[in-house]
Amino acid sequence: MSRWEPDARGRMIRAAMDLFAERGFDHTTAVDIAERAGVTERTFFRHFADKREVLFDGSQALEQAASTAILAAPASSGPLDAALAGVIAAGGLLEDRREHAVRRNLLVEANPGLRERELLKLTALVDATAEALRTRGVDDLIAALAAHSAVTVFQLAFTRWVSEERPPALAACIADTAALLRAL
Amino acid sequence: MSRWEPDARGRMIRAAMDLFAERGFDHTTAVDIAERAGVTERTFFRHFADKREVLFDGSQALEQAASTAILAAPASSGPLDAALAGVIAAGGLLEDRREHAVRRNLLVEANPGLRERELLKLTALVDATAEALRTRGVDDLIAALAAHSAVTVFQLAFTRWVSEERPPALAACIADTAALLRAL
DNA sequence: TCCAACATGTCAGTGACTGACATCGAACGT
DNA sequence: ACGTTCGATGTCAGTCACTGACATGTTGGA
Repeated sequence: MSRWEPDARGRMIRAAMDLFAERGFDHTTAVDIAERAGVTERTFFRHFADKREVLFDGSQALEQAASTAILAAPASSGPLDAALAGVIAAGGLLEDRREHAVRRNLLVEANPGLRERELLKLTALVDATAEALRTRGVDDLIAALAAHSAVTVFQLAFTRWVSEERPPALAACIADTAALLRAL
Repeated sequence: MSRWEPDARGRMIRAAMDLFAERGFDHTTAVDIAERAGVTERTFFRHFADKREVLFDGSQALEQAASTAILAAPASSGPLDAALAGVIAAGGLLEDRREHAVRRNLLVEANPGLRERELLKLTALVDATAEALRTRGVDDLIAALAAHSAVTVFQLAFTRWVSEERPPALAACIADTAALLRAL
């Protein structure tokens, strides 16, 4: 318990996922996670605001990817197209890690508290998307509507992507779902 | 402390809203709420699953209203129209209690945890809406998309309704927002 | 070599929430 | 009137998430 192990954070995340899978989220204490990761409970809470956060480490990156993609979208794109480009870019970060996404999704779906936290993260993605649209000069309300729509598409496409046995690429799922939305 | 006071639940809700307004959610303990309501902490947690729930008592009624309205919508209505009829009906429950809605909204917006819980309630509204649409024979994915869209409209319209000084009726706000959505 | 920043450990404390058990008043049948 | 049963509540002890304050050890320069 002394040298600076370089990946304490990563170890905690893995320890948490393993323990949640073994005993379930509720029957895993923060101390359990910390111990398996070789750190103290206090250290755990220095890295993660609360026990749930350990499962949502990459969410910030999704927002970042969406934001930059939206700002980089051609000026000719309308709000919805730009927003969709954003969530497609976000999806790109998951594209080659489906196994991990599936496992993680099982854990989240199994616990109401984790689902609640996931909604918060999706809302953060909505906010980042809307903010990027506004930067492009889109009206506030339109930006909010487009952002919500795009993230909804992302959400439904993601659910299909992790549920089917041999699904198409996430980007394709998003495109399919987006097409349905436009037909509403 | 003995007779069966008929409205212990209502007293706790009011006590909680008052205390949250006075000291803020974080600086109000469950014991504080219980004491002001004249009950025990244990009784508080028998009525509400957790401290946050005390602010979301009517949410079930919204889902119920939306569901019945959707099932009662004319058969000629498309999925989106039916879903919108649902959230308009849900909004009808709030129409004549704007003051209360505004106060409550201030409390919720002031606390991340409460916002998180609100997202869960909105998702419950989405689920109820989608379920009602499916009962009408709407395809699963279409139902989900329409439900998400309608609740998004509800959400944005509600925000405007509680933010403006002398806003139109909530139903009108919803109609306005819905028009913008269709124009996307 | 000394210092400063940083990641961590230690410890004590608050408060949310739960399970088990006791009580008490009201409704009900006799 | 009386005993019973049931539902709402009180009591108590306990677990666990999370926090603040302080001490320690390690690292990378000035």
